[in-house]
Amino acid sequence: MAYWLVKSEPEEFSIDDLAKRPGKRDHWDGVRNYQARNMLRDQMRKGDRIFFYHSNCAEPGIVGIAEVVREGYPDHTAFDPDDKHYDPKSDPDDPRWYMVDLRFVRKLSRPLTLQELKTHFEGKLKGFQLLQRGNRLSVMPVSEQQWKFILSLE
DNA sequence: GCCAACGTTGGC
DNA sequence: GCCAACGTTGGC
Repeated sequence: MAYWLVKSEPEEFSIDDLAKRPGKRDHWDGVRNYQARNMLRDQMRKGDRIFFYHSNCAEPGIVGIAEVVREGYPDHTAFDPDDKHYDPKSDPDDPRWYMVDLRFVRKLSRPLTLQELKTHFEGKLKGFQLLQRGNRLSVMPVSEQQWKFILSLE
């Protein structure tokens, strides 16, 4: 089983929104970055665990845990001209963008803020992608050691 | 709202 | 294939 971190702006789609969906699951659409796309399409496996991160908000940080319930398949929002994430260059016969389905597992007992995580950048979280300068990827791998350490902070 | 960082686009 | 211009991300 692998571990991941995904970012979402809580104004757009928060951990609570996921928890409120039927079956507590939804598709993770709208990723329009090739590196992230490759991970969604090729690497994420059913059962993988995911840190749910709130970005671009008052208190950015990890707020909960989700799991992959469906592996990569074409992101249909790219085909819909009325959708915010429409991409005319994505051909239904050769889709450019992919998504997975996630299911809510639980919220953390308290948010682990970016600020707090940063205090471990020189220690246990050395090299953690989320903390690296200029990092903008909305999907990234988390090592087992990083996963366990972060959960131990909770 | 500002702005640094970075990915993408497109002219050449 | 280079690189300037532009758009987006996301912390602050």
